[in-house]
Amino acid sequence: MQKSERLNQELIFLSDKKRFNLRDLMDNFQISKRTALRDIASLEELGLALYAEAGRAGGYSLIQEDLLTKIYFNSDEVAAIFFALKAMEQLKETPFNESFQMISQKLLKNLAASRQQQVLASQAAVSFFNTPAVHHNPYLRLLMESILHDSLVRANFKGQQVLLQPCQLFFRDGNWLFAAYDLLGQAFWNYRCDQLQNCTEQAAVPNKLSLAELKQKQLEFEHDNSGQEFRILLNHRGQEHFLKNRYPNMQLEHEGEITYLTGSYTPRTFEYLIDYLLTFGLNAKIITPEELRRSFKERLAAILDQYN
Amino acid sequence: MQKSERLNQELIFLSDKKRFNLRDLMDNFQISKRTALRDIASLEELGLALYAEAGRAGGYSLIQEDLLTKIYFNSDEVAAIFFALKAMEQLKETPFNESFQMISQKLLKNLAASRQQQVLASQAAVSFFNTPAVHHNPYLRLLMESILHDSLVRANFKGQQVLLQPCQLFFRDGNWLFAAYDLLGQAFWNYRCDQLQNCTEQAAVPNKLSLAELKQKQLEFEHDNSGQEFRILLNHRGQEHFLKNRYPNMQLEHEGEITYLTGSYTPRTFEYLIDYLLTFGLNAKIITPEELRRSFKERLAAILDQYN
DNA sequence: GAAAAGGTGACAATTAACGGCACCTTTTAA
DNA sequence: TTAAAAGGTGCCGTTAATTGTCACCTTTTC
Repeated sequence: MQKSERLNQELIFLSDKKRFNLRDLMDNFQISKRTALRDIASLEELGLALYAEAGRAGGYSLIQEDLLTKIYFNSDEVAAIFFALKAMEQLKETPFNESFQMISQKLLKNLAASRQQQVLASQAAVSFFNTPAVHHNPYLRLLMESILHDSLVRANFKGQQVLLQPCQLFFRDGNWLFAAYDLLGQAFWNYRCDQLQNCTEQAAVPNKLSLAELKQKQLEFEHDNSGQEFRILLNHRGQEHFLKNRYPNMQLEHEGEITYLTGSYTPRTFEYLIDYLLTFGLNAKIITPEELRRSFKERLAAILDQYN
Repeated sequence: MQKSERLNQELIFLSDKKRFNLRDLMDNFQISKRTALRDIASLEELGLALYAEAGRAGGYSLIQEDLLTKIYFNSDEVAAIFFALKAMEQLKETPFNESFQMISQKLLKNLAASRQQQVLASQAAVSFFNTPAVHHNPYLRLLMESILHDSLVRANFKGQQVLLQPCQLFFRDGNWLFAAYDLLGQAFWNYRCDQLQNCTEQAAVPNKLSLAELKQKQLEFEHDNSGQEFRILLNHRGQEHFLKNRYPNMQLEHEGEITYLTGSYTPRTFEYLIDYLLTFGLNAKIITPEELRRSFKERLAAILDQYN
């Protein structure tokens, strides 16, 4: 077997192993120790990340379990990937901060020179003036891993000690948020990631919720009608505005030609709601409740008051 | 270069071409005709589908014009790609509408079963409540290609016939926009993609701008101070709001502890500016000009008036 | 029918690949 | 403390793959 083919076979051979040593290669491929070592060097040059340990209990381990197969992308798909990666780079802060540039580089290296030009050209042609996260979010990765491991995080949130069981991470309006149940405060809530401090992952505790219970809490939270219901009249542009700047726990309700925005608020979300309604300008009119109408009018008056 | 590496390079080199001949390989890789033929045989053995034509106008053609890439991604990078692809799917409408799902599928198929689980889990954990484009944008692809080909598009824009030379496509506030110079109206502007009708690509015309001229026009447009300058006082939350909802052609100016938002507007952008300022709520106060102050106050009064 | 493209076979020259060996470093178990 | 077991390096002769050249073939097109 020639070297190039053997290397491919070795990749497959190794892909399902976490650990191996020279003997494995020597026996499986009928090669000398010297060649096995040379092959390992070649594989590393191909990008395989290996960690070697010397000593009696030594051996090799795959640092990353890698994606090893060939993938066929047509030119449209290549363009699409680069488009996506560029969009992600604009976002600046994601759980995968460092990865996007590396991916772009690896992919770009594997393109023909002329196609590289195409990619760079289309990167220049399209751009995202999107909402980059303003605050620093050092815990995005930790939070995501906590969700995946179904573990807990202990942190300070607005000065309060919380023990959170997070279940979803999401991006909205330039902020990273996560939905979590607080085992200390016994409440489900959406937390802003940038308002966490001293965040650490923590092993499970006895009173941790099961996944089903957690989803149940989230459902209760999202369909919480214990708050005050509201009803807001939208014109056509108002509907459009809502669709472009959608908030959870609000729905459009159509009654013939007329459209209402409905939902409910709690004291905790009251201020947010007023800020949000301001962005509708003339395209929304609060119908009920009176409390919301009054506060909204007061807010408008306060803004006007700045100029008197 | 060794054969095995050369074959990989040749794959990359050929992936871009629909047709090629032996000369191309010989020249590009500095090999003899005999070796080029042997390489082609090797590539076919690797699975590349080629069709050969003898005779004076002969050559080779790729039967499947796919890009053959073999890339090693670590688990972080795989997760990052899926993250990016999911974000793009949320966006619903991009120049690459159909591609993202296909890419996800192809990649997913190439992962070990255990890793597929991980990917699906992290897809469930993270999500983008982002601003999907509301309007249908059938011309995104055409516009992007027009930019890349440096060609023109003829279309109807708000009932007006325009002949546009577009130079950049971008996404902002749930809308796809593109920057273009109108050869009929002789003006540079940002156009909303969803407001185009009967859009067709068109070959160049004599009075088309050079790329440099186009960039110049864009620069003039962006730094257009012919409009009315404004000056708006921002508190801390106002600054944050600006950074999260940034508009082009506006800057923050710091004077000691005090921060102003400055820029300029034209009659065409006046209404947009007022809508935008509304979103600042109490966190912004217009200093100058008086015209803007008055109109803003009138807008507030009009909203208040809905309730009387 | 000549030119230009792809294609084959043979052979000598080159060079990459290989195994073997001596010897080094690190770790660990006796 | 020492020996064994693991990875690691340098050197060298042998072997086998790779390459270029050359002569000659087939097909297509001008």
